[in-house]
Amino acid sequence: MNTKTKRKTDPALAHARREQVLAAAADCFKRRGYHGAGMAEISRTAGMSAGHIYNYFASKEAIIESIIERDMEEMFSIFQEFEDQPGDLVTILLDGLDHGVERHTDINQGALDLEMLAEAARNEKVALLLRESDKLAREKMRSLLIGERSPLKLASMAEIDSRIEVMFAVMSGLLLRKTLNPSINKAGLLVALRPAMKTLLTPFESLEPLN
Amino acid sequence: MNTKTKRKTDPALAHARREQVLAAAADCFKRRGYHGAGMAEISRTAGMSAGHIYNYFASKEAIIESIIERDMEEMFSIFQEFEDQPGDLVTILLDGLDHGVERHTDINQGALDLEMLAEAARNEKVALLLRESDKLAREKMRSLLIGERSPLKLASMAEIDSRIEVMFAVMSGLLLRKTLNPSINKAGLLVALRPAMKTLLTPFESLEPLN
Amino acid sequence: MNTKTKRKTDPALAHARREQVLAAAADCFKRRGYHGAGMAEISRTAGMSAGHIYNYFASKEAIIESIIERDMEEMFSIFQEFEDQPGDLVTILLDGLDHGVERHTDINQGALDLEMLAEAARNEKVALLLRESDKLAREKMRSLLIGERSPLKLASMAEIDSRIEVMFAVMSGLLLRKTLNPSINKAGLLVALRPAMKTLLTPFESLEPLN
Amino acid sequence: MNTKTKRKTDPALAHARREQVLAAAADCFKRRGYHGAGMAEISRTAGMSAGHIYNYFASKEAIIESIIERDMEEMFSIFQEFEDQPGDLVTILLDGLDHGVERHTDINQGALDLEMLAEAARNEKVALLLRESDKLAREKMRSLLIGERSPLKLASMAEIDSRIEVMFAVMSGLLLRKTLNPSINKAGLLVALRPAMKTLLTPFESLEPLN
DNA sequence: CATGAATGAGTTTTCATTCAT
DNA sequence: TATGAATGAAAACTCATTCAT
Repeated sequence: MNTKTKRKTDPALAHARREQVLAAAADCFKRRGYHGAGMAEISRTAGMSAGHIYNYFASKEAIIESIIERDMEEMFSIFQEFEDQPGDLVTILLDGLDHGVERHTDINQGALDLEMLAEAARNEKVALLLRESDKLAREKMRSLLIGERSPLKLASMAEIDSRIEVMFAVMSGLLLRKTLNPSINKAGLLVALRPAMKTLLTPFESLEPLN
Repeated sequence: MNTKTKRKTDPALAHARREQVLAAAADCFKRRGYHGAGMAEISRTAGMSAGHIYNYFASKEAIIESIIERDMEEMFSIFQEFEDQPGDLVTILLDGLDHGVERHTDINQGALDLEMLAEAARNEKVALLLRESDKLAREKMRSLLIGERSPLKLASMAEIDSRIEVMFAVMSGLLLRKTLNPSINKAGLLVALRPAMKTLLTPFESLEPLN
Repeated sequence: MNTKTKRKTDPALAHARREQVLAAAADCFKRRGYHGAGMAEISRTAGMSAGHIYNYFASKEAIIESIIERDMEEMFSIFQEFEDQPGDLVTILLDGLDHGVERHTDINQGALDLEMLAEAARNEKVALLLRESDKLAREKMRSLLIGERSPLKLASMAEIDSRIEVMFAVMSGLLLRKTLNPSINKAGLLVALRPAMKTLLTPFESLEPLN
Repeated sequence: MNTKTKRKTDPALAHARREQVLAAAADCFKRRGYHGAGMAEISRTAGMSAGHIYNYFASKEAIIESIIERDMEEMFSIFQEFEDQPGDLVTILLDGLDHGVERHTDINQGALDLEMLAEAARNEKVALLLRESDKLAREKMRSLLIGERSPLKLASMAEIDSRIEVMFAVMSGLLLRKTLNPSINKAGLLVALRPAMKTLLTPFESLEPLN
């Protein structure tokens, strides 16, 4: 009746298994770190033998690379939402802060991001993937900030890029904050975060006649 | 009788040896990461045998813990300078940004900090030390911001803490920025960083009647 | 009723499948060695799944054993040709050298033979098969050399056996020569090989009054 | 009193340990083959931990390479003896046969040689070493056979090389004979081996007017 | 008959740590 | 104090073999 199932390699099963492994690995990396988590633990978490994982991933390295790629796609869809949303750009971005803070102060996700960043220092492939991802994110952001509806559309490109760097620094810095001060909370953060971001999204001149 | 001072344990020599190991280990951790750097490489860099290191440190873990403690002391002296400096607090802090950016975009130091943070996720002792260090830093900063010469002396404690969190987020976020975008430079960053920090160091109301 | 012959086990198909596997395995063993060739590669080469091979062979070991048995049969037919051929025995055998050299300097076949011999050192079953094969070959040769048309028919059995050992040593030694000196060629070899073989096929006395 | 012993790395100890490992590995390779022998077994045989072996050899491969190099040196000294010995060359070489047969029918050495040859088929480094060794052996032999005291000094180089190939084939073929027919003995072999070698060491013409 | 997903024991290799000297 | 030889418990990865379908 249904699709001629199960003859020859089933790509759906293979895909499901890959996801199973990625989820398990992400989980283990968060808890134990990339080097701390052994293939044995990952396979136990994924509910399959260690040997079998190698039918889906060439190496442990390939697993973390896949995780990064999955994260890149997630980030893309977030920027796409900003682009698609109608209305005042500053408002949209400031409203997006809630979600951004949520994402960046999630202790699990943060631990994983940190692992990937630390790994980048000694694994060139990981570094390249992360930098590529970051580059695309900056470009997305730039295209938003120089767009017609942006209050910064007249600013120089150098200034735009500087603003982006600082905005990205704040957001990614939140990852570390949650590790260094586990008691912070979203609401508290936003009190100062929103004004700071607003500053970064509007022209400076009026505020800084001296600088 | 004579100055044959080196009989039995010489505390000065012991201290020098410890420093030698710490410097070597920091160097190796920066280049190879905590797990990537082996005791063999550290001992080679320190110019002493691997076995001998264990006369000064109980374990590899103890070494990174000592490095963290050393970094804490360094951070302390920086805050002390802010406290001791006369004049307008905002100006002092904004002027300090140059040095802060330098410190946080140094790719070597950044790599080491990242290693320590990632290690914190799986090593409770490291986490505790880092959190202790961060707590002290926040307290130092808080005492600056509620002091007599601060424009924020009337703000609520919750607001002060929120500002501190965000300021710390930006600065520590710079560590990640250098990894993700190796081409950023200090001068470029300051264009947007100074206004953002200024916002975080002065009362919000006047700037944000709408929010 | 009709010729729907393929219900249940078809011995012809089974035999074809076995041959398919043996050919593929021989090919892989030549290229990668017995341990270097995995069941995965063999199954790919044979055009059937790895699991299915186990319907025809109990183990990887059983495969190499079958290959040896097949080689034994091939060797038999060669000796049979010598026996069946009319004319002077020495001439027949010396003329057979061309084919023998061809066979023993074929780099592929040589690699496979070497694999089997090396495997014999650690696998008793393989050793037994090879020795059995060799024993039969020596017997065949002996029956040729003591036959009516042989110039050695009057020699002692010990001498006959010694001659056979040395002749076999030369021929099997060629396997190694091709590995150790890939640039040798058939024509060059025969210059010295034919006289040596002739010595081994004719009475010694006249040549060696001293020994 | 004695040599300033034991300060810093002791090269004598290191050398002894290397020999220990080489002996143990050779032993294991003979019994189990290169792939059959694990580092665990080798280390047990050598009386040291598996990990420690890696202080002396970079890999299991490096061990077999060292064994080959040691064998090369042994072969050299044998040829050197031939060169240094005074008297009739043919007699010297034929007298050397006893020792050669001993060496090539030693079941242990034979197993090891076979392993190395089989490994050469899949390990380029091993193949290169063995070929280099063989090349040097052929050159040594050639220089003997074209020397003043050789009955072959007038033969063409092609013929000399052909004779060498066949002589080497016989001798190396003996390695296989012992594996295929464990009951052969030195004395029996020599009955036919000496005449065959004599043929290969003296001019052909007088013996073979027909060929 | 035929598949290939799945296993798990086995492999080589690394490395923090100990200890006799 | 100082060495580096030595250990052994991991680690990542491979592969012959099994079995549900």
